Amino acid sequence: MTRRPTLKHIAERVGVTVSTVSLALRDDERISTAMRQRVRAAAAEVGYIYNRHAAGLRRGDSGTVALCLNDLGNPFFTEFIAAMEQRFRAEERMMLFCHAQESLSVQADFMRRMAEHGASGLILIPAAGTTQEDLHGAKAAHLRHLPLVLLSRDVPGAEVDRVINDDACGMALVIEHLRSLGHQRIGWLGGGSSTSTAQARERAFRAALGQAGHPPDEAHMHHGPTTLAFGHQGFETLMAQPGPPTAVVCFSDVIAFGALSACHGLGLRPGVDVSITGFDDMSAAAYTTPPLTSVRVRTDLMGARASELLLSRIRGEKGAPRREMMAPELSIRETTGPVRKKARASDQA
Amino acid sequence: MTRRPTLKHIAERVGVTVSTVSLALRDDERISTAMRQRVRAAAAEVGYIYNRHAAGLRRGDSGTVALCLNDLGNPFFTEFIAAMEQRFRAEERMMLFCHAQESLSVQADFMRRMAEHGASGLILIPAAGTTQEDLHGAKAAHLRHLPLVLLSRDVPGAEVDRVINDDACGMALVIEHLRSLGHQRIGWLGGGSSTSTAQARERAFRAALGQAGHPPDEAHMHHGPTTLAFGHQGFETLMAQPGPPTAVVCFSDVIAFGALSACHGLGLRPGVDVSITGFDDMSAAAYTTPPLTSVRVRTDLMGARASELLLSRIRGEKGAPRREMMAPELSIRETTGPVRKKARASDQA
DNA sequence: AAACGCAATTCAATCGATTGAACCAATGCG
DNA sequence: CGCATTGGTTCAATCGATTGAATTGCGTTT
Repeated sequence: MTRRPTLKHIAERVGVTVSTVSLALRDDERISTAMRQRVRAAAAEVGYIYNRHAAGLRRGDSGTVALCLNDLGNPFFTEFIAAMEQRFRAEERMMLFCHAQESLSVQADFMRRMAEHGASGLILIPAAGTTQEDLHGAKAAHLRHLPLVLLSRDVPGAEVDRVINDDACGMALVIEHLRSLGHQRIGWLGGGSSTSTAQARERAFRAALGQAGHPPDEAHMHHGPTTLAFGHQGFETLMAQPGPPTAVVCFSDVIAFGALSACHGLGLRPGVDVSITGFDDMSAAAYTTPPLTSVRVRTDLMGARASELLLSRIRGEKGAPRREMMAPELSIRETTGPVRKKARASDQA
Repeated sequence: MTRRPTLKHIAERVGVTVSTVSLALRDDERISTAMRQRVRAAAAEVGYIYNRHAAGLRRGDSGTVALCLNDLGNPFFTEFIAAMEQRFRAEERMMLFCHAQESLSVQADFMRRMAEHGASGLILIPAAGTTQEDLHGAKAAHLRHLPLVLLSRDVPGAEVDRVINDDACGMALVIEHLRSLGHQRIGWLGGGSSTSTAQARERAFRAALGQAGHPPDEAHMHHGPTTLAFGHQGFETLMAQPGPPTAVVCFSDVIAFGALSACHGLGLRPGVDVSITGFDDMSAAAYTTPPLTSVRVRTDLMGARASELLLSRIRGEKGAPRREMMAPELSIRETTGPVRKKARASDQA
């Protein structure tokens, strides 16, 4: 455990200068092949460890790309990662994550740190409550030097590139589907107002119902965190209302999973006695009992697009911030079905 | 977008030297309070960004801690993160992740990179197939300078600290439970041999069955990847056997979720017609239909312990590598029940 | 008034890799 | 043989922050 070896150690061993060693290790064609091999061998012998601080200081860029997200426990968000990683790996860039857990201060710390580090760019799924001040304000001066792309969630008024899902469109598909099945008393479950996603989906929900002439009953609107527990408890609460909804639209799949479990607990058959819809269509949605009708959000395409956008900015591309909306599709499975006029729960056995 | 400001810019603005600025920004008590404020103000004015490369070069340590894991899509692994993050945050250390996706080369790249970066320590959930060579071999010389703790999965023969679940114990609990319900034909689903976890659980499964005098029928052992899709398809395969098992032990919860969905698809009632068990007891296990009997792995305790262990090594604690086993518990829910002697599937409706 | 103590600030070396320019030798060409 | 070329290596400055030692200024003590 001596001090870690440096170029100098290699240089002494080989009998050349550090310049030669530096160039050799990076396969600069100015150095003869024979020398490159000798240097490599010596480097291996002494157990050389490249010092990124030194290199980064001299060169300025660390070549890494950062991703900040907020809910690693929700597989929906981790779905974004795969597509992006692949793309960045192809560019020899390492991707580093931060799990901010919806904490603005953790998020801010991370962004600052990445700037201090000379990261090449940053993809941000902003924490709930992120404002444009957080991105452009005086305390965010470091972001002026750091290409930034928002993913999945929007920050109103922010002047940055962003790739988001067209939630209004997705929600319209859901409502259209439910109405075609005859549903009129439609409940809402989940989503506070803290993320752009929650706001957009709820706004679209209200709009679509209003347009159809059956604005939602406020007693059937139940807000809460994106957790299985809330989905479960929230569904029970909704169904305990007098004149309960015949269909429940969940803000996200995670909530729908919780709702589904509660539904079975109440002895109701999803898709028969009550319809339930999710949103995100994460892979688990196809494996619930019964499989969940949900809105397919193209995390793969969105991740890929965000990567491209960031890379183009890193390459120095100028121009006004882009706002890309991805169109979702409806995955109709078995938790939705025609309205039943009859009573529930007690009509079997 | 000019060149980013440095201490020198601040120094010139305030009319002092960079030394003063450096000390002032770090609240060194050698600098007067008045000066500290002037420096801070100037730093804010010019939009100063701390240069970690420069600082790291001089100081040697970057203060970060790295975590490498392999399946972000499986919420089980993300459960480890919360406990650890909290602990490191308390020590003012930032934690950086890598998603290696079971790729040994990505994992190796990351570890090397973190070493090059002067990370203080590394927690590794080793990729399937990681050998002690990967940790101690010649190509891993950089790891000699980097405190390392293995989490969740073991690497046989490796001389490092590790915190793992007592899978043998957990599996024994499962078998004991199933046998007490009268099951004898017990099937196995999932887990190749590529991780220590898979090996340990399967070995314990075989041992426990053997001890009870009913060694497993090899036709009821079905191996495959830890995905919902495999769990689904694999369960169907198992049940299609002549004389199918009355209980299916799944390598992990994710597989059990898939199995559960297939089970319903076949018209079988989990916990009544067939028993199904998971392993990990991630939070979603309580919300399946019906709720899943599983082995509770204490990811919270394990994460916390791994953090402590790593921090103590970072502090310079010497001593032989520790091997800590965490005891699991059995969460009995509703997917397990007494054996049914009668036929299945067709005895309702 | 000289000497001393103390606080505040500055000096100057340092961390290790990078890179354009300079240098040197051997070869090619006229 | 002299001069230019080119391939291979070295020179030396540089990136920006850190820090132990040295210095400065100023009030206090004797």
